[in-house]
Amino acid sequence: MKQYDHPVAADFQVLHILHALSDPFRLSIVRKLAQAQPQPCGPLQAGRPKSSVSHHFSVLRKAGLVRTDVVGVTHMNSLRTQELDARFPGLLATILAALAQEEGSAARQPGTVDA
Amino acid sequence: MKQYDHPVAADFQVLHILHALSDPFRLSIVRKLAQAQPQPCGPLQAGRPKSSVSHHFSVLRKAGLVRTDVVGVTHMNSLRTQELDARFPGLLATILAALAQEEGSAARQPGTVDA
DNA sequence: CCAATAGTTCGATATTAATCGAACTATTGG
DNA sequence: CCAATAGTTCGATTAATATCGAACTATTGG
Repeated sequence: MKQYDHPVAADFQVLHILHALSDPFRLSIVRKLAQAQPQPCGPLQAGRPKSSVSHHFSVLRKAGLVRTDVVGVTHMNSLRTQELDARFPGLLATILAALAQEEGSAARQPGTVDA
Repeated sequence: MKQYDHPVAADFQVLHILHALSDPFRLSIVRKLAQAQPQPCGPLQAGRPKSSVSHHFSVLRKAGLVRTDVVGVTHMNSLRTQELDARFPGLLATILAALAQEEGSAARQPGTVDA
């Protein structure tokens, strides 16, 4: 039952968090986790090879954004919402809100038809 | 009187903003601008060659974080606070608050003496 | 114990981004 | 108009990241 090392909240760094979120794939993982939690890596891999997915999860874990719990044969990922919010109030929520805002305005563009 | 191209607020993208802020030097520029505005590039270059500074300012401009106004022989930089906040409410403020929080807790570490 | 599943680690390659010097541009002061 | 100032642009180098396949590890079901 080997588990992962996760940094404690006191060691979170804004720069690491921003860097972790500066990659489109990692940002999409965080967005999806915000909608359904926890989730194994599988449904989040979006066609990428497992080694790539694993790398990105590792970056997210080291930044303190994601906690991974080994449960049986799958690794369950969740956002470290409470700890993140205690350390940097509103940071994650505001970024997620900005993403939602962006998505909303993109969908409203004329010329972008859905189905 | 050649001025710069700046993206309009509707074109700001969260990913670009996060990417722009994921570099330590650029983050330090933003932090300093938040404290004193506007400022020319000079006092912000922190020993780096001008070409490097120029590159980083260009990234910040393209992400919509910074506006550069050519006034005489200097380029005055400021944060696009209002536009940013209209597009992504609270985003910049929350990130700046997180940085202040981090700085505060670092200063309070035992073992970190100031002068 | 074996096969299957889920993910990690390793090593190599490719892509992206930062760094720096040198030459260039625009503006002002004299 | 000339010299000085403040930045930009260009091109080359280097450093940092992402990507991917292959081999490896841990856990469960049969």
